[in-house]
Amino acid sequence: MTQMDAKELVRVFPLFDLPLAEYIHTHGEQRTVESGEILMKPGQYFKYAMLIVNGTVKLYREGEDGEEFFMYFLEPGDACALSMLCMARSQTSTIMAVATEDTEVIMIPIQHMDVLMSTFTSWYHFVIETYRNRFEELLTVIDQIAFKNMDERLEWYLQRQVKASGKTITLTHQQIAHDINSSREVVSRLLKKMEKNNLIAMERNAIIWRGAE
Amino acid sequence: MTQMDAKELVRVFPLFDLPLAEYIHTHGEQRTVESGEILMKPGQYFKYAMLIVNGTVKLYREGEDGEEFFMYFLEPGDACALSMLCMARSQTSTIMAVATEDTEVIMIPIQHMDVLMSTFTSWYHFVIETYRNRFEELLTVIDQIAFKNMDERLEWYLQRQVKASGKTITLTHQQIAHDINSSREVVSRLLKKMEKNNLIAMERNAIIWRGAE
DNA sequence: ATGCGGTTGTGACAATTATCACAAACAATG
DNA sequence: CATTGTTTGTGATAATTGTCACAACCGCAT
Repeated sequence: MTQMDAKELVRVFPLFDLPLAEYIHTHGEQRTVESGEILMKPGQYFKYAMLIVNGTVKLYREGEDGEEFFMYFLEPGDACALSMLCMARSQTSTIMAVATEDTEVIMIPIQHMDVLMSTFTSWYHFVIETYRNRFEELLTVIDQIAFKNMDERLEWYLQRQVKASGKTITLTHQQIAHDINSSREVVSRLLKKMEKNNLIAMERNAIIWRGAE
Repeated sequence: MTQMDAKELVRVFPLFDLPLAEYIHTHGEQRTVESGEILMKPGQYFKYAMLIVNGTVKLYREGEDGEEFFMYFLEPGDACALSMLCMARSQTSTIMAVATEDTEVIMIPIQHMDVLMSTFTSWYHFVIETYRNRFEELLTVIDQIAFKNMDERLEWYLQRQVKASGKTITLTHQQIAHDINSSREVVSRLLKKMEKNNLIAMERNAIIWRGAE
């Protein structure tokens, strides 16, 4: 995709007004990230706020012993709340962000943050909205791992995949197990059950979601 | 405690400047909440942003079947990020907030939010900082329940109690089990182990933390 | 076709946590 | 001091999840 102009930005980010979009257009750097590429990984300083224009980014939490746990997707119109958080303190992150398809992002260098904040109330609203959404999403994640068993958690995980990338989920059982911090065998068995209940159909390297949503 | 003046407010909320403190002093309503009182419960609309001046507030997440899961404490100088989130949408909350000791709060009615935001950059910084802190805290909560076993989670839970209210933790095993979404017997057994390792001493209705922090 | 690497299926077993049942210890009260 | 309600201790057992071992299967390259 070619560089977006201000009008297109407003279409993707409805909370932006035109002056803000103009500012971001001139000072932000649009970049293409290939599927599989890592946008953010632990131990990295983060010098940009990141806006997703196109594509999908998967966000993981990293455990001390290298475990990973899938938190949520970023989609067009979203911003990486984490990138803003880390920036605020110029901290190293304990988060991994990976593009799951070819993805267009706009990167806004730290030094523009204060200007944006004090100049554009629309930017401020956007940031608040971003935090609010991510916060709520984290709460639902906590609900799941605190209150639910693996079968329900797996189902919820698949639903989110479907919402983000459609009814055909091209992941191996191993990858899924990894994402929900379980083991391949457990996932295989639970998927078998779901297949019996006609919730999904299984193929090699893929799962097809049957049913609503 | 008697109503705080602007200067005292700045002492408790270091990010405030004097004009902001004045504004909050005149438009906010200071209130005393007794230990055990519920500040926020599911299914309630929230008409105020809440600032903690004194005391401690415990925040729980509510599960669908009435389970509860302790998330974090709010302490003097903190604001309830949730109260702001819910307000933004005037949504009903799925959160419980309970005072664990006599607590002083300042309640700022919704209608002042926009004014505060557009008038005081210090308020804006405070809100961002509040979100950032709570966000990070939620991430560590996720780490615990995603990656750790009960023994480690219990230890972490106790450490947080200690940090919030001192080395003597006056809770029953039942209450602790409730907070970490486990069962009383499990907690009792794990506490026994910790006692053997001299990490804690046990009394009726209380646990005394031995060791750093 | 053969072999190889990665994926999936499955049984047996281990570890962790939850549940049940019941006893003992303790505090408060009359 | 006897009773009552709450708290804590503990064994037995169940349920859930994780681990190990190994077979079957699929696609691909040689």
